[in-house]
Amino acid sequence: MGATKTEHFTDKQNAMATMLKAFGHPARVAIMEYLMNVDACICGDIVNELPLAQPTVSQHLKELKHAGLIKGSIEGNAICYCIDERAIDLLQSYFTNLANNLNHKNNSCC
Amino acid sequence: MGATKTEHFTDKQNAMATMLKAFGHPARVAIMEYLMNVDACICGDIVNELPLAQPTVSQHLKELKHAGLIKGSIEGNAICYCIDERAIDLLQSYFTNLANNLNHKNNSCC
DNA sequence: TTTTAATATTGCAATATTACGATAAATGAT
DNA sequence: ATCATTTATCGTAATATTGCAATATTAAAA
Repeated sequence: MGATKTEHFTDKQNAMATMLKAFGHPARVAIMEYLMNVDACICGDIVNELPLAQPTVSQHLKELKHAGLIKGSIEGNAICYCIDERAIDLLQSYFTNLANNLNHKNNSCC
Repeated sequence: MGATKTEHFTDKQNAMATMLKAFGHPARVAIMEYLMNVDACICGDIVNELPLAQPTVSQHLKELKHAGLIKGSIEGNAICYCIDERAIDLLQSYFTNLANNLNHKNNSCC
């Protein structure tokens, strides 16, 4: 016991949870924001921006990539990471839908 | 070692991470979606909807409330939970900004 | 007041995450 | 080939999360 019961939820719910969980760490929020603000996006730069050791940053990048939030391509000696727009679009439309639905019904029960 | 280094990140980044982390679990995604779809929102209903025991659901509700994603009010013998629109608005505008910024620059480096 | 129903808390075992030092792998330069 | 640089992986300790049975709390109902 202690393992998340993913099998009981829909694929969409699990997919959304995976992305949000990956995004739900301050270091990874910072990485995503950094990737949004720069054009060049090499791991070394990110390590210098963050108060974390290189292996830790590498691991965070791995998780972001695994969740589909970023993509990377080999750029000679370095690796170029950048945000995967498709994931951001998914998140944006998810929360836009949520917000719109909440506006339509005035749930004043609380 | 092992504890998240929140002190090295901005308050905004930590706040965003807290909300996203709370949202980043399939059971809690399911709870949020359920709360969006119904008008009445009593804890007992949620327990019946989910494949989890009552204490587990209660704990998830507690986390969602702690992160500011839902709010609850005492309704006699039961407790009425519903989504806190302010949190959804924050999330929506965060990802809308992200998406818009990505569209403006065509980051074709990956 | 006792009973009933609903939600919360406690305690604990299983699992997952976080962080980093040490080390490996890969590429470019000499 | 050797070296320097950059990123990834391994191993491990500390911490956090997950889930549930058992129990406590709370408030309406009888």
